[in-house]
Amino acid sequence: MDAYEKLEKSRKRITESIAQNIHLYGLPPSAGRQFGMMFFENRPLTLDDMSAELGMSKTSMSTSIRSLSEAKLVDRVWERGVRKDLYEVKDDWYQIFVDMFTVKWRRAVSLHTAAIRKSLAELKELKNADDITDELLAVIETDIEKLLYIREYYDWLDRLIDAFEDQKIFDLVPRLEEEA
Amino acid sequence: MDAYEKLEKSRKRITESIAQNIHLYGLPPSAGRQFGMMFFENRPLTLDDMSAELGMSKTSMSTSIRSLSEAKLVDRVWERGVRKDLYEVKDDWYQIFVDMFTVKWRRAVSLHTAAIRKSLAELKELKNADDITDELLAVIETDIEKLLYIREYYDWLDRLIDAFEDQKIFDLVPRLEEEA
DNA sequence: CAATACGTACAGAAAAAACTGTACGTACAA
DNA sequence: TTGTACGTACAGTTTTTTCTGTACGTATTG
Repeated sequence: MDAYEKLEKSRKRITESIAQNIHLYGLPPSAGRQFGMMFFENRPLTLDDMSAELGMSKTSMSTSIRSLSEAKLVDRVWERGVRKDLYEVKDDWYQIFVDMFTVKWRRAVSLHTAAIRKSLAELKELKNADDITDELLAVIETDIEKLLYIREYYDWLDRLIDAFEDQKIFDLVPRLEEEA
Repeated sequence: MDAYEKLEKSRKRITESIAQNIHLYGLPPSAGRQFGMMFFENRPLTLDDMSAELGMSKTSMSTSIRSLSEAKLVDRVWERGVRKDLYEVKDDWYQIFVDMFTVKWRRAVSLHTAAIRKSLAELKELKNADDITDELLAVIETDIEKLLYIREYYDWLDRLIDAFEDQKIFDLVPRLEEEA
């Protein structure tokens, strides 16, 4: 194995590790390979570059680069005289984590909160209907309690997301590691 | 639509909302429905209960309840005289979030860190080999820099996980919401 | 001890997700 | 204006994941 192959092997290990864990960002392994490959390239790449490098169709590259963009793991960059779209990985991995966390959970909180609001309104109305047995009323009130609890939880989660978004998380857990 | 149907509709909305978002916990929608259904039941359920309630096979219930257990969303409980396994949802959603976060990310950090350690060792050895061109040496050193950076990032992530695990996150983002 | 009830391993079926090739719309170039 | 280069929508294919039914091992009951 020559030096170049050894370098490739070293890179491949990291890339595969990313590929196997990128599901935490809601992305498939191939997007992880794409990201990993781009991470080691020291220049912006076109879709054709990626296609050649990974041996996958340009269509796939287009689809997954969009996923990577939406998850804020890569940026589109411009170079004068180049017509093709160019992409490069973001270099601040701390911020990548924060953005991913924010994007994914904010969306979930928003959906859940809307569902809770609707159901809570329905239950409160139902509680005052006049064809309700005592037994059913008890169930309705239990459900309302449950929804109030999870609404409180989602409020906490929303504030947690705020703490990431406005960088307060770095007060609790500073970026700089202790010097040994 | 009678009162009972309205109640069901209200529950269904919440359950579906959970089902559509539980991929954030690495679980399929059906596990979310299972969790949602269990959340509204006010008693521990057997696999047969769940199977009947969701109209799915007992085998599926067995598989997904294990996933829910491993993700620490449900607990197995015991009742004297009952031979079947009984499960109920955990009632502390804050802790559920913290546990999920901890379990999933700790695993990822561990895998990444191991990969980085190996590749870094290889590259450092390669750097000292004597059949290396200057050009290749520069690439190797760039790669080493990159790996040192992401190692630092994973150290931060590990400390972030610690902050969740030992509840320090609740100092930064308190559980109690402000009274309006 | 035999009989029954239970959970789950495993193989195959069904469903969902990822990937590819073609075709098309848009923008820039000549 | 026509021609060319590019990204992506879309339909079909392949791969992966999820779900089911059967069969088996274990534990409890009679």
